[in-house]
Amino acid sequence: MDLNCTGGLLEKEARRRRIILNQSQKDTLRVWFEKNPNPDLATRGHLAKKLGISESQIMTWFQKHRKIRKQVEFECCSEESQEQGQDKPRVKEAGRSRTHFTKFQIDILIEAFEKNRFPGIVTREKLAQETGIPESRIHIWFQNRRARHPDPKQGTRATSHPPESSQCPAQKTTGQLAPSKDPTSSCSVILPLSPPHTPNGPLDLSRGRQKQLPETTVLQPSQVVQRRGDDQNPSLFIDHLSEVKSPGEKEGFHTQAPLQLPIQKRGHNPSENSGLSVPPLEDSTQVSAVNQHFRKPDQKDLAFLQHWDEWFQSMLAEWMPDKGYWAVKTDLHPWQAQLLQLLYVSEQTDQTPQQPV
DNA sequence: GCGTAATCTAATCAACA
DNA sequence: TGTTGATTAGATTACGC
Repeated sequence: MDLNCTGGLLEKEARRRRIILNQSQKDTLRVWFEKNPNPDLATRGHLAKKLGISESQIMTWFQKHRKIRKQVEFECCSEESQEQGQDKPRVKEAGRSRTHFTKFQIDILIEAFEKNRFPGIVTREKLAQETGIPESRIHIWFQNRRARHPDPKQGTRATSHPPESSQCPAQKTTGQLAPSKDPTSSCSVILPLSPPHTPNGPLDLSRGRQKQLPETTVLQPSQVVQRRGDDQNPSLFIDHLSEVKSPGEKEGFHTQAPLQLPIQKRGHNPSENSGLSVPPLEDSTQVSAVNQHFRKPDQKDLAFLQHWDEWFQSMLAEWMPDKGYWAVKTDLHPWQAQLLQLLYVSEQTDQTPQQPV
């Protein structure tokens, strides 16, 4: 193991703790592998839920087993397979729909990337929590970013940021890529909190809304109650749910999160870019400004959100079975925590008459 | 030490502005 | 058409038994 990537002994960030599949889990995976060695996202999600591991781990398992099968076929049945057309035609199944990140999220990722091109599981999960993007998508984002933005400090990398593994991948030559456009110009939506493999929840707010609401993000059900309908007449976002059902949604499955809330760029005037006049929320102290833009949810809304919460918690349990993702309020990003509090306060207000907080 | 999950690069596909 | 998220193959690392 060579940690002397560029001269210095490198520390490394921890990997994800490896899981040990039990026999039953392996059997299930093998059965599904026999059916289809290239499962689509929905299938992987189904398996993840069934086996209690993450979708990305399911993917890893299938990748490994495709490789193993290929080796076995090469060794044992090479003649046969050559006659029958080598690679069996692979049915292209529906893949994960493209995730769109907000500038806010891209900013955070870029900032993290500049600090460390090889974040470990802890960093990735922290970023996931901060941005609301699933950890697996963050992992992919870093992979793509490394591939397309070669380290200018290559050769002196060790002095800046240690890699997570001892591989020293940055030393491998990657084709010099032309500088891309500012990635922060990406200005659409994220749907972070819906597990990629989750079945449809009570409502599906995926792609349709994304196009209509650039610069928005998605929150956990109870964290989002309302958004402004327009600047003059605030209205419940829930009121608009029916209009965002995507007609092209795939097979009872969606990749986007259920509810969305306008989110402002860090250090930017939100009215400049989104058309949604949301006050800047640089820190938790500004939540009262945000509150002014929401109306109190009524009983119907709360019942709906409760339903959402139940569904969402069950999804989280399978999405990140080993972690109470978002379960602990102290882990929330300030804007998330404040919105959660907003919902809580509304609930209290409905049950017992009380003064504003 | 072995088996294998986790992670990496590189190549490629494809969605979208 | 360029950018960039998603997927794949193949190689490597390192964890758990």
